[in-house]
Amino acid sequence: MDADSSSLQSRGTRKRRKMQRVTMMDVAKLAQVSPSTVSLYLRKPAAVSPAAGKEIARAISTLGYVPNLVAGGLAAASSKVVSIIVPSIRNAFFAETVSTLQSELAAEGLQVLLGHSEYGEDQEEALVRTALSWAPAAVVLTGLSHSAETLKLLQASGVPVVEMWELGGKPIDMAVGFSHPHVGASAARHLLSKDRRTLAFLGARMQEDHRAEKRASGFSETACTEDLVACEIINHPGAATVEAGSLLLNRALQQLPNLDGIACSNDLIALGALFECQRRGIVVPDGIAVVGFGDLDFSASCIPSLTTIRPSGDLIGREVARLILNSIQGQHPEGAARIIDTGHVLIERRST
Amino acid sequence: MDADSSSLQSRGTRKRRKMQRVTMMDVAKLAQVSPSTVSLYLRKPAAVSPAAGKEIARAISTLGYVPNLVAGGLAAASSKVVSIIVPSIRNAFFAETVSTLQSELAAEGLQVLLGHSEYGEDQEEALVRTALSWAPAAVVLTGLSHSAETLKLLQASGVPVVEMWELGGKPIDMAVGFSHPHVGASAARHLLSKDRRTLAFLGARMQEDHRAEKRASGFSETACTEDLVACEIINHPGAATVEAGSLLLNRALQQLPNLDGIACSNDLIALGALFECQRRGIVVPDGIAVVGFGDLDFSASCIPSLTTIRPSGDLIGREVARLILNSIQGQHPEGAARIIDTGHVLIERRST
DNA sequence: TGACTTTATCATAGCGCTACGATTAGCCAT
DNA sequence: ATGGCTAATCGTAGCGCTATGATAAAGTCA
Repeated sequence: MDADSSSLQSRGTRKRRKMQRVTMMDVAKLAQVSPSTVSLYLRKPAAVSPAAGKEIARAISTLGYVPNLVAGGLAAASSKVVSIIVPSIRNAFFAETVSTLQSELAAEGLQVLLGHSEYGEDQEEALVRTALSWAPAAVVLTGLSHSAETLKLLQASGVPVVEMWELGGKPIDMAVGFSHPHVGASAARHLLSKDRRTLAFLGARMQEDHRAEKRASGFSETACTEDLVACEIINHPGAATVEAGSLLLNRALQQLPNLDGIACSNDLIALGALFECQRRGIVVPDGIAVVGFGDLDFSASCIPSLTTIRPSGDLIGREVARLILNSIQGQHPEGAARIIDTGHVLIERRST
Repeated sequence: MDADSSSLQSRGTRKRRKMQRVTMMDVAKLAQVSPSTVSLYLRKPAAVSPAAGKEIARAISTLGYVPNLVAGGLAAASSKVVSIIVPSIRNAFFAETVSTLQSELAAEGLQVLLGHSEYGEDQEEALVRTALSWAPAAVVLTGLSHSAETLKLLQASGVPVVEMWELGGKPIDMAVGFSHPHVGASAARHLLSKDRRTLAFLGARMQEDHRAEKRASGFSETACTEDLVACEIINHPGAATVEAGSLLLNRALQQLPNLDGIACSNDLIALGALFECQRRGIVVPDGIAVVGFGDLDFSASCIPSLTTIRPSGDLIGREVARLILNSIQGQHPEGAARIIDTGHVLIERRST
């Protein structure tokens, strides 16, 4: 029999590898209070006496205690994590929203668990599944189209859900965004007001990006007035890049040699179109007027400066954060308050 | 006394709100095996008999069981989470790396916990602190400069750490990146080889962005050859944007009217400079040659196409993922294998 | 003064899972 | 048969914390 190795333990029962992490217990011992008081202090400092609080704070700092949120999450049956799922984080739109959201949530002690679905519903479903494994405080999704299974999972979980960047359908729980058809309509109206009658909508990846596709259909519906000469929707199967913009403009000109106005589903595409016009010697806006979408970094500074529609990814991020924070604090919004329209603004510049 | 409310409980002892979540126990019961077998099946399916495995799989799907990673993380003393801290996710460089990293890690069942420090060491420290609260499988930081406390925290935690996007100092644990002074040097050599002798380096936010600052100093050191006429480093305190590029070029021309070559700390700045040249009627590269950094989306398509240095955020992401995966599988790299130089490539286009 | 609040603190039962060691079944060599 | 192996399965003690109700101490009021 093992003579001394088990002397500390009453019997030779198996023992787990004891982490040598500083625990709340250690803090409690040093501060001469019970663990519950430490826990209470950490969650609502006002509820413990100033004397005890000071003692605990000292103990925490001398021991370098870092609370274990995993244990806390398990005990509280909900973790301080918000899971955000976007199609792509490389996309400047979503990068902006995620960035804002992260800042706002971090200020309230919430972490962001990030996933990107690459515009695939199956991928999204897998991400939602793992997200729920973390018992998150909330889940943020992009858009209103999700697989049936995703809906089921989320509904069953009872976790607050915010769908962002799209409005116009029935959200699972809450939604923050704007109407994409309306964006397309605004672009069309603007071009029509500039007396353009041979129009094209240049989009990328519209087989997967339903929101871009909705902007396109909103565009063509509104463009169809009596004296319209032509209106084409042209799609690039790959990602929305500057290069795609050049290609798309070329294709548009093949189909419509008299093209005089284009709307793009993304400012990157618009920039590519602008470059292609420059290469071909087409003057913007005299020859072709260009409307973009996104109001990205460069849109105000390019030549000519780009007329574009700003969706305000920033504002969306802030509103999503607000809804989440309210939900967590037990003030889950009801009825119409669960849907927030952040609208869009057309910013007229030199390209139209 | 409460007559019937406690009838189900043996005595009036306090009871916790029982989550009605489907647990591993439920699966075990339905599959007629013990919980340990279910756990084993989930972690290494090969270790249980095919018959039992099939039974368990069926139970999981009929119950819609979703494992609770929080509980798992607590029991295993390490969660399936990798914490990534970047200065800014709006920055296309980091967006690319994070995106790749997320994909690679997700493939191995790891989640990404994201934070951004806004180039602040204190913010970074706070993020590291929360990150460690999750007992992450690994922590990824940007750059090699961190607060003393951050270092202490990380060292004490024993968690694998990867520092990315910079090389040239002593990493905490592992590092993937490249030398920023070398990037600056490459740009300088390239401009010198094009017979440019009045040079400027245009950078943004260099008081905080140490890596940009290192590119600048690498540039000016290498540029200082005998027949150099002048070399200025010009900084814009705000973010690296296209507009900043225009402003910076103007300031450069004020200081050096005969300017004939510029290197920019970011392609966005280079694009702004390009636009400003166009506005002023300066022909690129005849009047001024322009070198960028980043090889962003638009760099190949703008007019003229931009000579730039590609750091490959993609490759960095992949290598970081590889190091992390190895570490987790117990093959923590040793010695030189802990530092990976992803290098940089100068891509010559029409702007030089 | 004693009954009743209020406030501060405490003791402890889980949260759902993994890891450890124990146990059992199945198989072969003696 | 018996013993010695492996392979498959099981039982259960924690992981570190929070929530719950209990308890003790300090006020409050009739």
